[in-house]
Amino acid sequence: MPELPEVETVRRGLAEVMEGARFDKVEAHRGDLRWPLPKDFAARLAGQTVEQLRRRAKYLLADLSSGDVLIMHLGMSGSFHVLREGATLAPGTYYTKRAAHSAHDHVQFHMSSGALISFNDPRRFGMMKLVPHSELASEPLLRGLGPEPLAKEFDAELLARLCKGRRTSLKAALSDQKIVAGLGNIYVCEALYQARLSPKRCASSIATRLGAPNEYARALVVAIKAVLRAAIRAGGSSLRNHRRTDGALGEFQHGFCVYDRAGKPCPRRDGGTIKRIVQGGRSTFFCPLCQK
DNA sequence: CCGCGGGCCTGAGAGC
DNA sequence: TGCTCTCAGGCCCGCG
Repeated sequence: MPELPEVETVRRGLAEVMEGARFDKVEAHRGDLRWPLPKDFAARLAGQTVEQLRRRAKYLLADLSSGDVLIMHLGMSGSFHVLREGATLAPGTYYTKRAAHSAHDHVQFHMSSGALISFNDPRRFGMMKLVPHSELASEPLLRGLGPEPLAKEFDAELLARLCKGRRTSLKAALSDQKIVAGLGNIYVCEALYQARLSPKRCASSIATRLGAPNEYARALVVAIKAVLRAAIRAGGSSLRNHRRTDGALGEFQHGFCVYDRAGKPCPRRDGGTIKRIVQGGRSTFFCPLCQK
């Protein structure tokens, strides 16, 4: 379940070995990811230098010296693993230049930094795509994404405006990448808990509060930023597939207040019990007592 | 334009 | 032990 904090954690790990490095060799063991890789995928990458590795929403964007941008998405089960040259594999063995790929390692980058980067994705909901930089602004995958929640411009006024007139639930609205980019099921649940807002509340209702304009929206913005920052600091949440690029687990799953905690007492010790409901076919976790 | 639900895909875990 | 079933939730697309 890679959401913004997991993707950001991966970005930081990959940037160390990709930025300023060249693709010496690219192997596509399986091209049928969410969408098929282009036929010339490996050839278009080979010899190119990665100038910068950025993140937009849950997408990783590698700016290449050729003028192309490599767009990558982890889908549901994707992860990147980095092996550095000289790294110890098993007792007595070392990674030199060619390490056999393991199950579901669909794409491998051999970088001039000496790193072998493997993209592993059992469910193949992930994707990779090459787009000329000049076409990035009109790229359908990125066009229409909402603001970055950690950007300064993401404030109560903006969130209130984006939710205005929305007849859907607050849970669905925050999960909508067109309203805020990068949140998923886990962090929407956690942020709503921190803001003491019910996931069932109508999205349009956060814009106004009698006598205190945008107070709900303000609390929500504060909560979203705080939860995301804490999760990034913890290296993301490891439930099934998320790993840092060095293979270590994230730690934020230990910090969940509501996610996957149905039946457990509310951490606020208000006597409430965390409840699980289904919204839009997805699980929502919240405390009915303190989230109104 | 908006909101909802189906589909893609595999592994983990539950239940018999 | 081993089979079958359900569920996980990223995103796109089509329908009303």
